[in-house]
Amino acid sequence: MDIDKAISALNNPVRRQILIWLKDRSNFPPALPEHSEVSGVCVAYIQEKAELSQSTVSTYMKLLKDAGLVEAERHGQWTFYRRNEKAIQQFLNLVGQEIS
Amino acid sequence: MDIDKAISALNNPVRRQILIWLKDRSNFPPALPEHSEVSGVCVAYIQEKAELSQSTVSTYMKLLKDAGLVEAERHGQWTFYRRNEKAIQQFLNLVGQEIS
DNA sequence: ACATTATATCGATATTTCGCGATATAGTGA
DNA sequence: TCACTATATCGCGAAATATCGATATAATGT
Repeated sequence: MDIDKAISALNNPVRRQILIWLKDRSNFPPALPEHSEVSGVCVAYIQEKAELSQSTVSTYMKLLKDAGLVEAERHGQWTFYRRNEKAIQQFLNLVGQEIS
Repeated sequence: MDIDKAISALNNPVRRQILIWLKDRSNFPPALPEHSEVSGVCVAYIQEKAELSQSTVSTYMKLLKDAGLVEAERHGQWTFYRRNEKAIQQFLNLVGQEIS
């Protein structure tokens, strides 16, 4: 866990909002039947909520992934992103230890 | 508490380090006798530890203060900065609520 | 009033980040 | 192979941030 990367990734309100949205799958349109067993949300759905360009959202998700805060799973053409709850907790613990 | 300002202020390793140093007054040279009753550390001492220019450190402290994470108290020519423990806790709670 | 000290602010330049459109990559299916 | 879809990456200009030296402000002491 690189605390610098994580804080940078969180230093943007839309990226934080994406993390919040990802807490609840029902914030997004229903998954296609063939993806019903996959956990996570595809980039296009996140883009639709964020109202930013595809390239920007893809870059955002890479930042969050490189910070460890989300995990990515590729299924065919789709990449599904989901929260990495352990890493998120670890981050909060680290920041708390550091600055408390 | 503006969470955006606070995260921005913390999005820099030296500013975080300053917050850590401020936990313990003994990280800095002893206070002058006439300041023995004042809590907080003057800019010059912080600058010495941070090894950055006076203007940079002054700007850093303003960022931390505007984020609410530290408090400033002017005594004569000196400005003494100290951690705002309540605000720091509030920040951690807010971030935790938001992203947990 | 003047010199000195501590801090804050200004102005400049350098670096980083933002967000986009265009393009590349990769998978799907006719 | 060819079109189509989903995502990733590239290259750009704009905006924000970093850091400095110079200067302004304010307090102190002679």
